[in-house]
Amino acid sequence: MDDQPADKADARAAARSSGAPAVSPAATEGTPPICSLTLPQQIADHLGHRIMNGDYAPGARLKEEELAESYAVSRGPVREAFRLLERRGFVEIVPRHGARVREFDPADLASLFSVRAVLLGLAARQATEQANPQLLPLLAEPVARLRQSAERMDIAPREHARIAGEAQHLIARFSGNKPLLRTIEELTSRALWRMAWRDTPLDFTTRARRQASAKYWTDLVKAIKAGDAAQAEHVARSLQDASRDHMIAAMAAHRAMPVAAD
Amino acid sequence: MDDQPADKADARAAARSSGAPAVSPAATEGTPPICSLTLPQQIADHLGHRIMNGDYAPGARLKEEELAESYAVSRGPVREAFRLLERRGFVEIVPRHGARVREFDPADLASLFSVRAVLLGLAARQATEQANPQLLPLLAEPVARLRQSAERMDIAPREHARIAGEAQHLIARFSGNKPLLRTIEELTSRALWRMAWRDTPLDFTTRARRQASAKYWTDLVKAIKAGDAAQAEHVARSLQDASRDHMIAAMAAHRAMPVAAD
DNA sequence: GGTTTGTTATTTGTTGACAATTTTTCGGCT
DNA sequence: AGCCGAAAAATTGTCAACAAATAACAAACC
Repeated sequence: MDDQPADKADARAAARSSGAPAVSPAATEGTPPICSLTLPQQIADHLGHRIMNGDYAPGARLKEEELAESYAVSRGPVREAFRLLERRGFVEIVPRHGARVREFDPADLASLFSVRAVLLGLAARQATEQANPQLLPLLAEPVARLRQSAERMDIAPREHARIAGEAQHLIARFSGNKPLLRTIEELTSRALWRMAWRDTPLDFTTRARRQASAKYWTDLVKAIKAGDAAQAEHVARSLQDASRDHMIAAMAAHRAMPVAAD
Repeated sequence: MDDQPADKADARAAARSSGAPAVSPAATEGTPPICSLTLPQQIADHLGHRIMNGDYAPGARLKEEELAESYAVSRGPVREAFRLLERRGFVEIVPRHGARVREFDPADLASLFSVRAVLLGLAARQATEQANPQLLPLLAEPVARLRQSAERMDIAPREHARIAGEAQHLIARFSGNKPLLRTIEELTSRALWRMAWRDTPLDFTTRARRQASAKYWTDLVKAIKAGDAAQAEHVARSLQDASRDHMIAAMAAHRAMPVAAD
C-alpha cells in the first residue's frame, strides 16, 4: 500500500493524448527502428523497472486487470507486455494461471554467468578472427577508463559496471555473429536484473577487483591486436569467470553476515 | 502439401461447438480434459510446421486476419501464436508492420552451431563436475547405438540425428545448469529448422562422419567417467565444431553442384 | 473432525468492433 | 515521362464485453 500507480496512469494517458508527434513520412518500406515506443513496450519497461526496484516480490502474481487499470489501458497491451517481460526473464507465464514475477534460484545467477563467460569467450575469439579495424579504436576508450578507474577509484561502482558492459557489448558486436550477440544480450539483461536486486547494495568493484579486471582487459586488447584468437578467448572467459567467482564470494559473505550477527 | 488448414479449422470449430455447448449442470465428473494445449500453442505448432515445410517462404508476410480466418479463430490467439513463433526464431515481428517469416542468412547457420558448440562444451564440463551417477547409464544406450550405427550403417540418417540429439540433450540436462539447458534448447530448435529446410535432403551422416562422431562420443564418455571436466569440455566442443565444419562443407558442395550443372 | 462435493467468485481466454497507422493507388504537377 | 501529394484501402493496435476455466469457499457427508 505504498504508492499507487494511479499518477503514472494519468501521466501516460496525458502523454498519449498530447504527445504522438507526427512520424516522419518515409515512403520506403524499410523504415528504421522508429522513434516512439509501442504501448506494450512502454508498459514492459516501466513494469520491468518496478520489478527491479522490488515493488513486486518474486513469485508475486501480476493480475492483468489490476495492471491494466493502473496504466489506464486495456488488458491487451498488458498481456503483451507480459510476453515481452517473459522474454527478458522477468516474469514467468503459466498458460491458464497468469503471470508471476520470476523467482530466482541463487544458483541460477552463477549458472547465468558461466554461460555468459563461454559466450563472451567465443565472441572474443571470433572478433579477433574478424579483425575489424574499427574494433580496437572503439575499445580503447572504455578500456582506458576502466584502467583509470582501477587506479584512481574515481568512478562510481554503477558507472564502472556500465563501462564494463559497454566494452563487452563491443566485443559481442564485432564478433560478427548475430545469434551470439542476441544470446549474450538476453542473458546479460537477466543477469543484471538479479544482480541489481534490492537490499543488495553490494559493491562488486573493490580496488583489487578493478585492478584485476583492468589487467584482463589490457591482455584482451593485446591478444586482439596480435590476432591471437585462442588467447583472446581464454582471457575473455577468464575475466568473466573471475568476475563471477568474486561476485559469488561477495554475496556469500554478505549473506553470512546477518546470520552470524544473530 | 498434405493437409490444408481448412480441415483443421473445421475440426477445431466442430470440437468447440460440440464440446462446450450447454452450461454444465454437471453433477458428476468433469468434462474430459479436452486438449491440454492452449489455442495459441496449437496454432503456433501448426504454423511452425508449415513454415518448416516451406509453405511460407522466408520474408513472407503473415497477415493476422488471413490466418485467423483459416484457423477459424479470432486475431487474438493468432497474435499470440506469432509471439511464440518469434521466441522460437521462426518469425520476426516489427511493431507496426506485422509478422514475417524470418529470413535466414546462410552464415547464421554456422554461427548458430558455433554458439551451440561452446555451450555444449560447457554443459559437458559441468555435467562432469556434477558427477551425477545417473548420467553414465543413461548415456550408454544412445552412445552404443551411435557406435553401432557407424559400424553397420543400419540406421536411417534422420534416426541417427535424433539419437545424437538425445545424447546432447542428456549432457545439457545433467549439467545442472538451467539457463544453459534453456539456451541450448532454444538454439537447437532454430538450428534444426534451418537444417531441415526443404530441398536440402542432404545426408550429413556419411560413414566417415558417423565414425568420427562415434569416436568423439566414446572419448566424451571416457572423460566423464574419469571426472576430467576440462577434457570433457574439449571433446564435446570439438565434436560439435567438427560436425559444423562437415555440414558447412557439405552444403557448400551441394550448392556448388547445380551451378556447375547449369 | 476430516474429507469431499457443490457453489460462488475471481481471473484468464476469446471475440468482434472501433481507431490509428501504414501501404497502396490515383491524380496532378514540374 | 517522372516525381510528389492526397485520398482510399488494407492492416495492425486497442478496447470493452462475453465465455471458460481455475481458485476459493461453504456445506454436507462419512
